[in-house]
Amino acid sequence: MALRLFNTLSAKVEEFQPQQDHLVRMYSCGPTVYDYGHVGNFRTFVFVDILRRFLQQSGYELKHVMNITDVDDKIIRNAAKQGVTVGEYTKKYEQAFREDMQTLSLETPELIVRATENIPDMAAFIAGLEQKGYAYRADDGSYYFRIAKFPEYGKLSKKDFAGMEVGARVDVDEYDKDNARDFALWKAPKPGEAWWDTAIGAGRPGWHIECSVMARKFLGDTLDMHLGGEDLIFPHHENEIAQSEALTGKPFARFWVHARFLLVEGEKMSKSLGNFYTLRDLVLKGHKPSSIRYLLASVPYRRQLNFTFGGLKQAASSVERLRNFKLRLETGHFEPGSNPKIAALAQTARECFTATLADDLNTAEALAAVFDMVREVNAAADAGEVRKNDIPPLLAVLTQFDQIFDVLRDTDAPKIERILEWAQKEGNLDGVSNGRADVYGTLTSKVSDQGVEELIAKREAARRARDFKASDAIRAQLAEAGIIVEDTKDGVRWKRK
RNA sequence: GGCGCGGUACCCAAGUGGUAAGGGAGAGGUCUGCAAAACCUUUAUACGUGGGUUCGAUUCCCACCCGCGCCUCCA
Repeated sequence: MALRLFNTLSAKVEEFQPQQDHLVRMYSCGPTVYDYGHVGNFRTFVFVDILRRFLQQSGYELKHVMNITDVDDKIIRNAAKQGVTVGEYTKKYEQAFREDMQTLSLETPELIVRATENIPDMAAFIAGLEQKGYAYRADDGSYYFRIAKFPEYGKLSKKDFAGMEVGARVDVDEYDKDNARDFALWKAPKPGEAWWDTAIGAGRPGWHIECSVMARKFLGDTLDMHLGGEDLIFPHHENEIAQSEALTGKPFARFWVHARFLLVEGEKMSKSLGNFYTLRDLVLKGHKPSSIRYLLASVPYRRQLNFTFGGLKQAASSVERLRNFKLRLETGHFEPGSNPKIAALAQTARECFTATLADDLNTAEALAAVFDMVREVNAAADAGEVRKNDIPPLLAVLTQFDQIFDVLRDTDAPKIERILEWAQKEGNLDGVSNGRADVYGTLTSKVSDQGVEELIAKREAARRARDFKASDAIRAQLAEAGIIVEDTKDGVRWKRK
């Protein structure tokens, strides 16, 4: 089924087809590594991840490039404040970002590229623009893009700059720009700032040039899709289009897809409102990475997602329900044979799941398709209508689901542990809420699977002897270690909290 | 001010010109030694407010109210 996506450029939902058979060349704007990533950042990255995974599930091969912006005003300022070089400063946050990607089970793009490692290419790109008259050099050695020469400027963000008069609104400190809207391609060095010596002179790149240059270098003149958060539409992506199309004369990207901003507790996330959370903050408050990923993925990317702590708890319950269902299929006892009714349920779920995702990545409806199956199969299993041969197709649906959502495999514990270690090292445990105790409880238990099995065997013996006092004591002991014991009609099963 | 998006039950959140998915939570029940898990039943005379179009609107149009985004580097 063909994927339909909302293309910001056309402002319509369009059917996506790559230029070349089954290869998708995509570029997504990665982080500026000046601090730890926050939930808002990750809403966008989770969207990109879901899209990546669905494309792959649909049979496409990906060549996905993501940039790391490792030089900009904020980085230069913060590095200077700490008295370290830009490289030293960004290394730490790039590493942190990569760890955060793992925490959220985000797939690694085929290529991650750093701005600072492609400076000569940027200089050459700017020189090319200057040659064609799209760029000019200011007195101080900075380069600007001449917007007046690119009539299509504004086509992505739907802004009309036609009435803008050249020089009309130039600020006094921007005297060397021809037009106030002209944006910097290259910034001349300032005292104490990082700079590079290049063919077009000394300085550092402007914000937009890195993406135009690296996208072209690694993916070619025309991308299949270019992704990012909605705030990047203007000016970032608009400027990328101007730079790239001015130079190559070809469309820069066929699809522009943007994720909507989220709200936190119903309000815009901001430090002043006190609702600003990094991924690490949330984990330290006792929320599992799988809950966070689920919540971020469960609302379609073009909807304003209201990220709340209540929602996080709900997400945890939803994930738990799915994991329980999987456990039931894997550990339950079913009579031999097969039931066509169950096969039909699996088939319907499979088809709906794909169809809803293909419809502009409607993750909410895709989840509904899976939950419909869960409910109906659970009911059928209770009625003894599920047979052994029905299990593989049902598990196949869950596999298909998890290829996209990736929350069924329980990998939370080691991730939480890593963040706790980091927090202890950084002395960041102050202000961590009660959730911490739970997290610690789970992690410090460290009971081996074998140890659990032994205790459960002991408990079973006690239960058979109808010594419920003893068996309940063992269950409580396990619970303290973060192990949940469940007595099903098919026998005992256990899981880690 | 300009442009754009949204307001659906206790919470999160789909969707449709013909009378409302899914998840969570709550209540009652089944199962269980007890729990847990699971299942069943139940919880929106109605989709921000007021008009209009229509045989019929939550779904289309207009106005208003509220929230959100972009309009100089915030995903």
